[in-house]
Amino acid sequence: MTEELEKCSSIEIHEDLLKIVNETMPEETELYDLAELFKVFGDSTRIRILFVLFEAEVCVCDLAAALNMTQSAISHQLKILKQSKLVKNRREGKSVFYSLADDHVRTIIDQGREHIEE
Amino acid sequence: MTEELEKCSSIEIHEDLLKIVNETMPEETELYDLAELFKVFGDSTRIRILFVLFEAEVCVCDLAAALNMTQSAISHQLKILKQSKLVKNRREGKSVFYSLADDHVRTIIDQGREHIEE
DNA sequence: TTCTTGTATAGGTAAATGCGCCTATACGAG
DNA sequence: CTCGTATAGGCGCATTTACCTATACAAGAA
Repeated sequence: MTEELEKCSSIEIHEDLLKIVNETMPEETELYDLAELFKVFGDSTRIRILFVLFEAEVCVCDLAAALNMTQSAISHQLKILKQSKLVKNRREGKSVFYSLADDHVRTIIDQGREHIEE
Repeated sequence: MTEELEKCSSIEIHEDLLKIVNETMPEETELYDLAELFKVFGDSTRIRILFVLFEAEVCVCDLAAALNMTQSAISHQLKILKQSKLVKNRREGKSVFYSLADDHVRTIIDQGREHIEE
């Protein structure tokens, strides 16, 4: 009676797995948000920006100079970093200064560095 | 005499920043590898796969069933996860079983979850 | 006000990416 | 050997993304 469908894997393991997965898997929205967050770390330009912000609070044009890129490109990436709440900013006269929003950023990048060093 | 070039930022801050950045910024290859690693986390399918592997060592077809996706799609993502050394595999008869390669994966994902929960 | 500087944004383009379809390979059963 | 199943990989399509140029906006100076 259960012989016509099962191909890969035993039935019990299969059902147990599905049960556990359904219990522990986060909501669809959280998975999506998680992926979106890590996507932000998945660009070397943004990582370079974060490394600069590890050291100091800096304005957009200094970031552009430090990374030798156009102001437009930097501004674009800062917008993405801010949307993910990884950085915050503050206006001072004509300039806008950016800094790290919290310390999760350091931890995540440090863990990443540990991993790639095997 | 210094009026024709300087626009944004004071000269001293600018030069100090460049010096610090050059000292602390990782090598180009490490930045690239870091970005590549986080790109792997930047897809909800791969994150779902990792969440399943948090619970058990499973074969490809069970992963496909658990996530309700084609075997081809799962296999493709497993290849990417393996290239980044986030998962390892083992053959048992016709099936190939995948499991987590190490515990950096959990830490990184946990930190990500903490961050998005503000 | 007008001019200048710092920053943000819009539009376009080239490159990267996820996935399904299809096929090739590996393994076990008979 | 042949046949069925499990997995991997090539290919194409649709979507996304990072960057550039050009322009708009914001804030201080004249």
